[in-house]
Amino acid sequence: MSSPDNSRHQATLKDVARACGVSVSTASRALSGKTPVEPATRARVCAAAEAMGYRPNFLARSLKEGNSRMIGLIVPDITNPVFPSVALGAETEAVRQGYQLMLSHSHESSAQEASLALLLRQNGAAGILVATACRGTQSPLDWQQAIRGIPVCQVVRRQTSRLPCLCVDQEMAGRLAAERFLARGCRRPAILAGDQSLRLHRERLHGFRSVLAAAGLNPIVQDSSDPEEDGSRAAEQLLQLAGQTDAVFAASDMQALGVMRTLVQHRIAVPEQVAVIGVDNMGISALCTPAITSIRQPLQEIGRLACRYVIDWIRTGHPSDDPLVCLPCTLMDGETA
Amino acid sequence: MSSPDNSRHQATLKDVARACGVSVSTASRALSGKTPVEPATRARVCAAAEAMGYRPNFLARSLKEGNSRMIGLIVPDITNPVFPSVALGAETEAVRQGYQLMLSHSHESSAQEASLALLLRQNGAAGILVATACRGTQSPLDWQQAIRGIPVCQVVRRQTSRLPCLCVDQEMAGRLAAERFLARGCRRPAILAGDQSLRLHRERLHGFRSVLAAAGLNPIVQDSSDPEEDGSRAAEQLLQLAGQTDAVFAASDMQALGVMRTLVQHRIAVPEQVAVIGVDNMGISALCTPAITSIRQPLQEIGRLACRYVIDWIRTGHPSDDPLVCLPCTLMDGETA
DNA sequence: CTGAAAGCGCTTACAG
DNA sequence: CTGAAAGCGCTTACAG
Repeated sequence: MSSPDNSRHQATLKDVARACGVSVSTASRALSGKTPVEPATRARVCAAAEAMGYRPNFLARSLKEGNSRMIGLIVPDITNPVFPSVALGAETEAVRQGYQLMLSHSHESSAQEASLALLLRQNGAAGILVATACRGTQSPLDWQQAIRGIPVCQVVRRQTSRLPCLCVDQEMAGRLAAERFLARGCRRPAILAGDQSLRLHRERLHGFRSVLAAAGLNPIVQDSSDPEEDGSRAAEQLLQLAGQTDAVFAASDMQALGVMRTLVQHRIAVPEQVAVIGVDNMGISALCTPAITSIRQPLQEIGRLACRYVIDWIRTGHPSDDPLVCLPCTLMDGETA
Repeated sequence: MSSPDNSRHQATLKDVARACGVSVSTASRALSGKTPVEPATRARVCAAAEAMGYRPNFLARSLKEGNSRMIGLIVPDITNPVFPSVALGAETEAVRQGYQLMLSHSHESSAQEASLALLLRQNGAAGILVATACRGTQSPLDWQQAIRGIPVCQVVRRQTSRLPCLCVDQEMAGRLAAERFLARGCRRPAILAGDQSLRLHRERLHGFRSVLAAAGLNPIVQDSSDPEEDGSRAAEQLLQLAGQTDAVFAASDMQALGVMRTLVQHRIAVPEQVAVIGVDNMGISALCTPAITSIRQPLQEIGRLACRYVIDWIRTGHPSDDPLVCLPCTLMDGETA
């Protein structure tokens, strides 16, 4: 094997063809293998391509074929620990299928989300995964036609039922937490409600509430919608307004940490006096002391499946007949509930 | 303003030109504004483009102009909490400058890193940011020529001094931790050494050691290179092998949490008996109870500056004369040291 | 099995 | 100021 050419110039098909004394068409066919080519010619072309370090230009290929191998992923904020897992799952699946992932941040603004979707489309995205922004009035339905109907799949956050979505069964999350609290004998459970403009938090609350209702209980619902809310303020309010709270279901790991902090400061024993359950986004619940009992969400799996869903859609030209997939979550035992 | 065409078909320059009765060239010039065009014509073209929902095809533009507006970012693992911040900074800067970010995972394998770099190049990346993988024998220098000399900038991890890098001053991190320990009167400080195959951990250790040496002390250096290592095992070993340790500098937030867990289990008072300092990657040190005293790294800034560095390089055709930028870090006060 | 030609959508010298 | 033409790198009917 000869070492590839070192020049700055990227060899093109034309260069390879010329080096072998064949036409560009033949070189293309020899390399793609889609059309029969004289074996000897073929070997010659492949050897030359290798030697020259030839790499097909995907931009040109996409332009010609009218489809690219890029998937766009729009997240509100990759530092929100929910989304790295989704991105990892999506990117790994994309590469496995020969695609690339383009990452964009909406910064929780639906207006930016819309313009990013258009930008992704212009940059050749063949499909888009979106975790919708929670601020603003636009919906993916508003920009769907502007991106000329390329496949769109929602992930984690289900903003509209008119587009497919891969998400966590959040009612189940609420139920698991409530059931654990009931099993512990808690009688005054509270929930930090998160951002109720997001369906996932409404569903979680609904699941939580339904299990408690069946036991004749009504949860204390504490606002925790401020994105800066780390749970400590909410916990303070819970303690003031309803001193008898004996269980708190926090909306995230961050909020669970804040709740713990407040409880420790007030010298409230966890879980004896107040049990705590979080939703593990950072994979740290198990590392804390005490380890936080937590709902585990299959976020990487969501990214993987959503990416696969969109790629299948691209390939077949139509979406699968199962536009809504809710994956189950699990309760991870810890020391706080 | 008329509402854009709703059809699946994406309007091209040809469509716009035809609608206005001008040539494609004129339409192109009217829209780009680079060449003078009869004002009336120009207005007509712009209006038609707007009405038809025309969006230039960036793939075609890139192919023609020989340069794209895409930056590749290769990270070992986006769920490693160091990298979301870097990705956010890079992506935000990229979009601000009209670029898009392509995200790839090397899974800490330098071989995958190399093939991803080639893939990014094929997909049209005009520049690459890379946080190099810690496993394997390849270096960016090995694939730099295969990607035909498009700009490459290292971020966070400096694998080679022959490519530019934006990283944290890790010696400073080590010094800050050591100085704090000395100020507290610690006499037997230990450090969890992290993965010493990464230069950043060697530099951090060096800074830590140098300050202590000046005070006539020699740190206990505890291996913590296992990526699964959460710090608890390392802390156990420290307690067994060197019971007199009175301070631990952990290699990450995760390891700091593990150290805390072990110390709590052994009923060792923090910081009275053992002081602990972490390196904040997850933004959670402040939320823990007790709040962990931590080194804060300007990761988002690194992403932002690295992206700007590469874009400047793309635009000017040559790298800036300052190929190594080490940003200072800061000590965030907490309750553990 | 192979080559010349057309064309994906765009930009830009070149000639009016 | 405007248009016809060439060309970025590729693929694929079309005609041998």
